[in-house]
Formats: sequence, structure tokens, C-alpha cells
Amino acid sequence: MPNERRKKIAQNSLLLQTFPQDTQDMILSMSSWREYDRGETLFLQGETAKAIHIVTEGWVKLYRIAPNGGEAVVNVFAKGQSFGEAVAFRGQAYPVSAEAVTSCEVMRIPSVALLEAMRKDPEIAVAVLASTFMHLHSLVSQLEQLKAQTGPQRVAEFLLELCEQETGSCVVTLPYDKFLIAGRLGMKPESLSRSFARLKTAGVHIKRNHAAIEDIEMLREYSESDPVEAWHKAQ
Amino acid sequence: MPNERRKKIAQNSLLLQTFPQDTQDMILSMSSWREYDRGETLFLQGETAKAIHIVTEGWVKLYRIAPNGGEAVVNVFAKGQSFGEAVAFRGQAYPVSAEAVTSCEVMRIPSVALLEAMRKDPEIAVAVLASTFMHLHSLVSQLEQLKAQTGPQRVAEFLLELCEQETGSCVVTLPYDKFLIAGRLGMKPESLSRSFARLKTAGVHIKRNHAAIEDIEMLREYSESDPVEAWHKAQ
DNA sequence: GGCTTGAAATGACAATAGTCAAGACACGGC
DNA sequence: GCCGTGTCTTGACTATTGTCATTTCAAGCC
Repeated sequence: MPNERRKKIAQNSLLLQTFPQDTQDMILSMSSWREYDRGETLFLQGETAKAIHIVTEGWVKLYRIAPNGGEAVVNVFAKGQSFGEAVAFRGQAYPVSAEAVTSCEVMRIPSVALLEAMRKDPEIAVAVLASTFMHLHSLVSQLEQLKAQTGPQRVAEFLLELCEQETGSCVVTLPYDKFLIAGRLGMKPESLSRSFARLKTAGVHIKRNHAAIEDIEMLREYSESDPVEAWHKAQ
Repeated sequence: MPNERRKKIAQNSLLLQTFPQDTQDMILSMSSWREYDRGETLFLQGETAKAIHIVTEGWVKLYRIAPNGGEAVVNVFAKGQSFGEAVAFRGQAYPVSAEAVTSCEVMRIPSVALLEAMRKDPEIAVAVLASTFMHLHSLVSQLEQLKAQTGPQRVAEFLLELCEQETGSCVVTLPYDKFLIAGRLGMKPESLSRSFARLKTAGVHIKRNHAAIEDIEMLREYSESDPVEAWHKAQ
């Protein structure tokens, strides 16, 4: 396999990119890769964490099964993103389960490797904290969305995060199937469908797994508007 | 003021309790205390973080104002709890705002103090990461609740977290006013009222700011049951 | 081409949660 | 005790979301 490619992706990940070269090499030499098929489980909630994961290809979802059987998608990670930093250090139990949503390739850094690096260079600890903070921040954003925005507004924000531009119009590709998108946004697939239908008046047109956005700024305005106001706009 | 009491609470906080004695002393000597009146702001989202906070008396809420004006309560902290660990190290901007919900007393640890401690003893970094992980975990739990449980079930779980026992019956005191509880649980005060009414059939009786739980296990079963099932029970 | 299959959209209905307005209740001041 | 204030509860109504059944659509296969 193209081992160099993997290394490059890992080195450019948010977690490792700020580390000095020799530390990166040390960590990479202690890590392993594994490929997963779509639907395969990386780990289950409750299992003891012994490694940090970095996605080098494909998509991985973190989810949680509530005691009542409901599934809550906590996050979906793409190439270059890492997860499990904070939990691995203490050998604690994963609070979530992880599953491959496409066939994918994941790098496993044994937590002892990072612990060792942290002992040598306290700056590494700060870098790990910074990376953990990103996750914290993303969870806070999700909470805000769930508590303070309507369904269609959450969908609008999701689409906005996918496009790279700030203004104008663009076409984005939906990264995974609608069932998963719905889960990530805390709604049922049917509600997602209806939300897409609503967004037509805000200049969004869905065709298969592509979404055409007429005017990014208009959509942003919609996602940031007052729920009652948003309703009138969508009539 | 009883400075000894403050120090004791801070030392028993989840963040500091695992630190060696001399590190605790060093950190405490560099910290300051401040009192806040109900409603006063500790900091606003977007401000640069320079310190970690530990509540030594009263209650502090972290909240976020969405672009559309909606408020989302991210968490409410009691005596002995700390927040702002991950963000302070990088001098990043707070992702949330903090406000005193009762008159309270808060200790501020300048981030330089902890950075210094981390440089001396890498174990400190692991302790800080563990503490950050607690926050991460609590946010994940909240997401699960919001996405996979009905209103009354979330209220039931909130009550269960307040009682210390695992079985039998007990009376818990609602720690802050219902408006704030509603916000924390992602609902309007009216819905909270109705949820309480529903929980009567699950053996919960609200009187002022006290909640009497007839049978803790029965309530847990209710909070963990399937939403549709839960509805039949509540009829 | 016609068939099967799975994902996605739609419609009808039930249940949940929000909004607005009115009423009940405790607490403090006088 | 009485009254005002603010908090909490209740009721009526509306909007949103979930559920279930049905239909549409596109893609793959023989």
C-alpha cells in the first residue's frame, strides 16, 4: 500500500501537524493502519480505549446507543481528522461507538506513544489539548444547533459548512447518505426530506446527492434568522 | 473571607484533586477569587481565555447565543466543578459565555500557572486532559439525550442525576429555577411544567422546588424505555 | 427491455413541543 | 392581613416532527 501517502495525511492531521518532525516520526513508527469495510465496527462504547484514531481515507461515524435503543450520531469524521484523544490517556471506557460508513482506512496511535511524547515535550500536551478542544467546540456547536435552531435551519447550516466559498452560488456533494445526515442533524430521514423541500424557497435544489445553492449569503441569512421569521420566508 | 474553606473546595475539585500537594499549593498561590452577584457575567463568548475557573460557591451557567438570538444553555456548574481548561491553554476565544445564576464565588487559575506545572510534571497534563474529557463526556450525554429521548424522559434523567441513591424513594431539591432547568434540557418552561405533570404517573411529585420520587428504579425504567412505550405508561 | 431492489420523496395521521394568554400560587413589603 | 410582584402552571391553539404506508425513482441485472 502507498505507505507514504498515509503518512503524509497523518502528518497533516490537526492532531499531529504542530508536532516537531522527530516526534511525528517516532509516533508514526509506533502506529499501525487498518482498513475497514462499510458497516464494520471500529470499537463499541464501554470498551477500554488504548489508542487514538486518525482517519486517512473514507468516513467514520461516532454514535451512541441510548438505553432506550435510540441511536444518536455524535459526529462523522473525514480524512485527516482524529478522535479519542482525551479518553485514551486514562485507559477509560469509550463513551461512544465507532463505525465505518464507507470503506475506509484508519491509523491507530497507541496511547503509550503519545504519553511518551508528552513526557519528553510538554508542548505536545498542549497540542493534544488543543485538538481535544476542537472536539469540545464542535459538540458545543451541535448543542446550540439542536437547542436554538429549527430543522430546516440546521440543514441549511450543514450545507453551508460543506461549501468552501463565502458568497455566490455553488454545488456541493452530500458526503454520505441521507439516513446518516438525518441522524447527524438529530432528525428522521423524512424530516430531512421535508426540510430540503422547505429550503427550495431559500434557493437550494437537491438532485440525487448534490445540492445546488443559488446564493450562499441568502442561505446563511436564512439559517441565522429567527425561527418565526424563517417560517414566513419559507411559505 | 474564610480563605481556608475556599482552598479546601478548590483542592477537592475534580481538576486539582489528583495533583501533588506542592503543585496544588503553587497553583493556589497564583490564583485569585472573585464574587459575583446573580446575573453577573463572568465572560462572554469570543473573549480571549486567560484563566481556568473553579466554582467554590453557588452556580454558574455556560450558555451560547445563536446567531438567530436563541439561547442554548450548555451546562450549569456547581461547587467544586471547573471549566475552561482546554480553551485557556491556547489563549483561544471562549466558545461560550458564562453567567452567575446565583450569587457565587469563583476561583481563577491563570493559564500560565497550569502551563508551568505541566512543564514540570507531565502527569499534570494527563490530569487536565482527564478533566477535559469529563466535559466532553457530559456534552456527548447531552447530545444523546436531546437526540434520542423525549422531553419527559430527559426530565426524568435530570432528576435521577440529582439523587444520590440508586434505589428506593427520595426527595431532591431542584438546584436552580425552572426557567434555567428548561433551558438546560432544551425545552421551554411550559413544556417542563407539562413534563412534570406527565411524570406524576411515574411516581414523581413536584412541590415548590422539591421533587419527591416514589421509586427511583421505576423512574429509571421510565427514562430508559422506548418513547412509544413511555407514552402508554404515562396515560 | 423488463424486472428487482433499495433509497428517497410524499401523503395522511398521531403525538410532541412551541406560543400566547390567563390564572394560581408563594413571597415580600407595608 | 392585604396587595403587588414574579414565578410557575394551565388551557387553547398552532406548528413541527415522528410514524406508517405508499409511490416514485434510479441503478443494476438477467
